Amino acid sequence: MAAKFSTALDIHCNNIPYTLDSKLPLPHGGSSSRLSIKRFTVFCNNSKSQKPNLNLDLDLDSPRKATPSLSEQLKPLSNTILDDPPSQARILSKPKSTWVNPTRPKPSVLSLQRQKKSAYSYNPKVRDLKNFARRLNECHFSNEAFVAVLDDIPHEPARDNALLVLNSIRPWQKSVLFFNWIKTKNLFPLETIFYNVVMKSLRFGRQFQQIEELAFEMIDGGVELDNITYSTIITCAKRCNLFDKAVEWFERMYKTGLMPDEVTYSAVLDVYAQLGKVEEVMSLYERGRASGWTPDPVAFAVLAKVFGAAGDYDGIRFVLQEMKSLEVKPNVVVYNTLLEAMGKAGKPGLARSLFEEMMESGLSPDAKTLTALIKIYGKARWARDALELWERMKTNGWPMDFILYNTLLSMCADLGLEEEAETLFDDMRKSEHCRLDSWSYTAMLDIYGSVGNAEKAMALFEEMSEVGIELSVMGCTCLVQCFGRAKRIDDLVKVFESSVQRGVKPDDRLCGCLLSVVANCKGDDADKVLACLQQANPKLVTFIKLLEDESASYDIVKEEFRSILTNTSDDARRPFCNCLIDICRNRNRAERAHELLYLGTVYGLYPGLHTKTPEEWRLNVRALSVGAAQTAFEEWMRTLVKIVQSEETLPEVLSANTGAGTHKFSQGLANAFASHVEKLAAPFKQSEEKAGFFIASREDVVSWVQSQAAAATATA
DNA sequence: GTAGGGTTAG
Repeated sequence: MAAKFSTALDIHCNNIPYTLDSKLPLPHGGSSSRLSIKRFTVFCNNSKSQKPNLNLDLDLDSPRKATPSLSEQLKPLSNTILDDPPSQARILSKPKSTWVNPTRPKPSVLSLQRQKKSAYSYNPKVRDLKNFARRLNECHFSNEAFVAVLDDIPHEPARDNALLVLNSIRPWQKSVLFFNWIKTKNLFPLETIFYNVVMKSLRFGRQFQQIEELAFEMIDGGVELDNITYSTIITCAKRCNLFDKAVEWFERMYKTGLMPDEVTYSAVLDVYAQLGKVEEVMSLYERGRASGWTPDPVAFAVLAKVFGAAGDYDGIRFVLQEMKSLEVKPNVVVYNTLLEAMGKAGKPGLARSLFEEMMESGLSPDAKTLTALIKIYGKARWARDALELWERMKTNGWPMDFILYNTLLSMCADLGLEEEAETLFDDMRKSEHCRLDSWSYTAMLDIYGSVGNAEKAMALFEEMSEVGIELSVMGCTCLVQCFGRAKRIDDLVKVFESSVQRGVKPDDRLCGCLLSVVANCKGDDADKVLACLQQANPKLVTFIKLLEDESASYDIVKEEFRSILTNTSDDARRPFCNCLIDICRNRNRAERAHELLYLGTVYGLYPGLHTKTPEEWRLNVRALSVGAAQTAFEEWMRTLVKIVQSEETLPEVLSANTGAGTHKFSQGLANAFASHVEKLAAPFKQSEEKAGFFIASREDVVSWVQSQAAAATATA
C-alpha cells in the first residue's frame, strides 16, 4: 500500500525543490490515489507543479476586450500625421530617446498651443439680461409659458445679448428652446460659440444624441467645429458611457485636419483611463510627450487614476517621478488622486508620507483628501493614524462634508471604535451641516453587527423605517451577521424577507453571511436560514446538500464547486469556501472539509497558505475560518508526521500564524486554534513575544511524533 | 455652470 502511494506521489513531484511535498502522508489509510495527490498539492507552493486543469480565470475573463486597441484605432492617424511609425509603447519609460534624428521634425499628435477663447467684452445690459434669463429659468416648463417670457425680452436679441442669455439658461431643455428661438429670429449667423454653449448645457443633461445632432448640423451648415466643440462632445460621450463614440469623434477631428490641444487630448486620455486601458493611456501619453508636450496637472491626475484603478504601485511612482523631472507641481486634485491610488495599491505608509509632502508644499487638504486618507487608515486598521488625523482635522478646522462624516463612521466600524462612532453619529444627528443617510446608518449597523449588539442594531433598523431610510444590501448583510451571531434567527429571517420584498437584491456578500450563519447553527435554525439562502442563491443550497451526501463522488463535488466559484464574485470566493468547510466540519463530514480545502488551494483562494525558508516552515491561516484553519492544521500535522517517519529534513522552526486579531471585534481565531492544538496534543506553543504565532521546534515535533507512534503501538 | 479636460463612501 505505502509503496503504491509513494509511487503516485513521486510521479507528481518531479522538479519540486521541497522534499516535504513529495513525502506527504497517506490520508485515512490511503483509500485512493487521488487523495494522495490532493495532500501533495495543498502544501505545494511551486507553481510549476502539476495542478488539475481547472483554471477559473479562463472562464471568468472571456467576456471582456470588445474595443479595438488604441494602436488599431490610431492607425489612420499615424498614416496621415506622423512622419514615422509610432514607437512601441514603452510603459514606464521616458519617451525622450524615441527621436534619434534631431533634423527631422517631431511628429505631432497634439497642438502645443491651447485654443484661445474669445475675449469677454463687457455688456452694459448685463443686469437686465441676467434678470431676463432668471425669469426664463423660473418659468413653467411648457413651450407657451417660455414663449410668453421670451416676448418680454428687455433688449434686442443681438449677438452679444443673446450669448449672454444663452450662457445663463438652464436646464438643457430651455437652452435648446432659446437656441432655436434665436435661430428663427435670424438676426445674425450662429457661430461656433453658440453651439458650444448649448452643447455644454446638453452635456449636463447627458443628452449625447442631441449633442451629436447639433454637431452634424454644424457640419452641414459649414460652422467650424473647434477644440471646445470636440472636447464637449467627447466628454459628454464619456459621461454617457458611450466610449466608442468618444473615440470616434476624436478620430474624426484628426480626419478633418484639426489637431487636438491638451484639453481635448487629456479628455481622451481619460476615456481610456475610465476603460482601465493602461497601455493605451501610456501610448497616448508617450506620443504626446514625443510631440513636445509637457503635461499639466490634469493629465497627471488622469495617469494617477488609471494606475490607481489597476493598483499599480510602479505606475504611481512613475507619475510622481515624471512630475518631478518635468517640474510640474501637483495640485490638490493630483494629490487626492495619488492618495486614492496609494490606497488601492495597498500602501498606507506611502499615502501618509505623500500627505505630509502635500502639507509641506503649502497646499491645504480638502474634504476629498481627508476622505481618502481616513478610508486608507481604516482599511489598514491604523487606528493611531486615523485618530491623529481626526484630531488634526478638528484643530485645523479642515473642510468636512457628508461623505467625510460617513467615511469617519465607516473607519470607526473598521477599527471597532464603537463609542467614537456613537458620539459622531449623535453629532451628525444634531448637526445642521449634514444629515444622516443610508450610509451613516449602514456604518452603524456594521459596528453593531461586528460587536454582536443585536438590541442596538434592531433599534437602529426600526428607526430607519420610521425616518424612511431604505435598508441597503449592505445594511441587510450587517443585520444578518448581527442576528446570526446573537442566534436571533427569527429576527434574521424577518429582516431578510422584508429587505427582499422592498427590492434589495441579495449579493454574494449577503449570501456569504447567510452561509456563515448556516455553518454556525443547527436544526430548525439552520433550515430557516437555508430557506433564505434558497431565495438568494439556490445553487449554493443544492451544493450544501451535495456536501452532506455521502454517496456523492469527489469528482462531482469538484465540478459543482468549480461552477459555484465561477459564478461568485472574486472577493466572496474565499469566504464561501471557508464557510463550506465549516459546514462540513460541523456536520461530521471532515473528509469533505479536507477536499474543499484542497480545491480552494488549487483555485488560488489561499495563496501563501504554506511558506518556507531553510530555517522555518510556516502555516498561514490568518485568512481562514476556524474550521478551515483546523483542517489546514490537521493536514499539515499529517505531513509533518510523515516527514519525521521517513527521516526527512525539517527546518529548525515550525510555526503557524493565526494573526493577532487587531480588530477589536475579531472572533478570536487564535483562541479557537489554541484549543484545537490542545485537543490534538500537538507540540505547538502560543508565542509570548509574537502575538498570533504558534511555534514548535524541530525537536518538539520529532519527539511528539515518536511518542505518538509509541502510544499507537501500545494501544495496538 | 458663465464656451472645453482630472479627484471623495460598503
